[in-house]
Amino acid sequence: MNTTQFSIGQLARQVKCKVETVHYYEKSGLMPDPPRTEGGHRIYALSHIKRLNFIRRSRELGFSIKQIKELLKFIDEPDHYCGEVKAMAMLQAREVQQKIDDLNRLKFALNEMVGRCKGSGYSIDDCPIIDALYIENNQLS
Amino acid sequence: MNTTQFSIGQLARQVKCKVETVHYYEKSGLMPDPPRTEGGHRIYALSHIKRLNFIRRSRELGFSIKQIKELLKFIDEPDHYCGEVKAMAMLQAREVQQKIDDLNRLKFALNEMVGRCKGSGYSIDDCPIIDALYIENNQLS
DNA sequence: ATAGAATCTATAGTAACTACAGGTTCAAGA
DNA sequence: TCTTGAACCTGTAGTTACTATAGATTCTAT
Repeated sequence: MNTTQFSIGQLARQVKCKVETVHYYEKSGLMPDPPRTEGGHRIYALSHIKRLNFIRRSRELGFSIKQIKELLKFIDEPDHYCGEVKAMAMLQAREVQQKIDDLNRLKFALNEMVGRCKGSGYSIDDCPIIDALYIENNQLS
Repeated sequence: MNTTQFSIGQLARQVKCKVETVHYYEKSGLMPDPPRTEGGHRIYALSHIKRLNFIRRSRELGFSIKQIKELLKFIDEPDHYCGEVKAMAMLQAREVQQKIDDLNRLKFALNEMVGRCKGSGYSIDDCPIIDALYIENNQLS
């Protein structure tokens, strides 16, 4: 067994994703058409593991397939600059911060509700959970 | 024009989502079958705006339709025993905390990468964001 | 040589929308 | 009142990023 060559199953196990997901990434153009065995089975190298890992990590960070294509372009056609990548990451970070803020408000509301729970129901107009997520930027009163 | 009644279009505009999304939420059981006009047009009240807003905000926070159904149970069926409501709210709060923790880690990763990036003027070969995602997690044997 | 695990292609299903088609209703202006 | 045209109706199809299944073929270990 050659340690520098991998089947699609070994590749998937390394990166902890499904074989079908690799197929999907190939169809989507994120992963290349790899060399094949006589019988048609895909053969991968270490570079493919790195690339797939990059794709998975980027997905976890909230980048879309389309955005990852952009990022991979930076690698595949390195005629770009670091600043473009930085801008994408900063945008992503701001969105993540927004989500954290929202969740903290929700957490507070849930905890408050637990504290206030005395067995009686809440009406919709008086629900602390609803209120926590209700943005007052609508122009009606 | 009565300010306490809204068409589906007005409702959607208030909450900044599509009319079709409201239809979808109705089919999914998140939004109720509202009263209708003679001709069959839906009529909404302020409580519907609050409810739809809650759904949208929750979706943005990463809750699934199924989870939002659970959250809405707090409002729709307030006749639970105190302990039951408390348990549900606490479970949700724990899940929320988990999400906050996850997002904080993502934020840290993104910010660290952004901080290490020198910005424009540097070629992609020096970009730490690309490097971080490409190399990280690769101590495989 | 052969059993059975892994792989192949292709298609269908999922979640959570979004868009479109073809018809009906509503509201505002003439 | 009558007439447009915007908004609404139902229903179906398309989208994203997978995930699952089917039926056939290939690889590997005994």
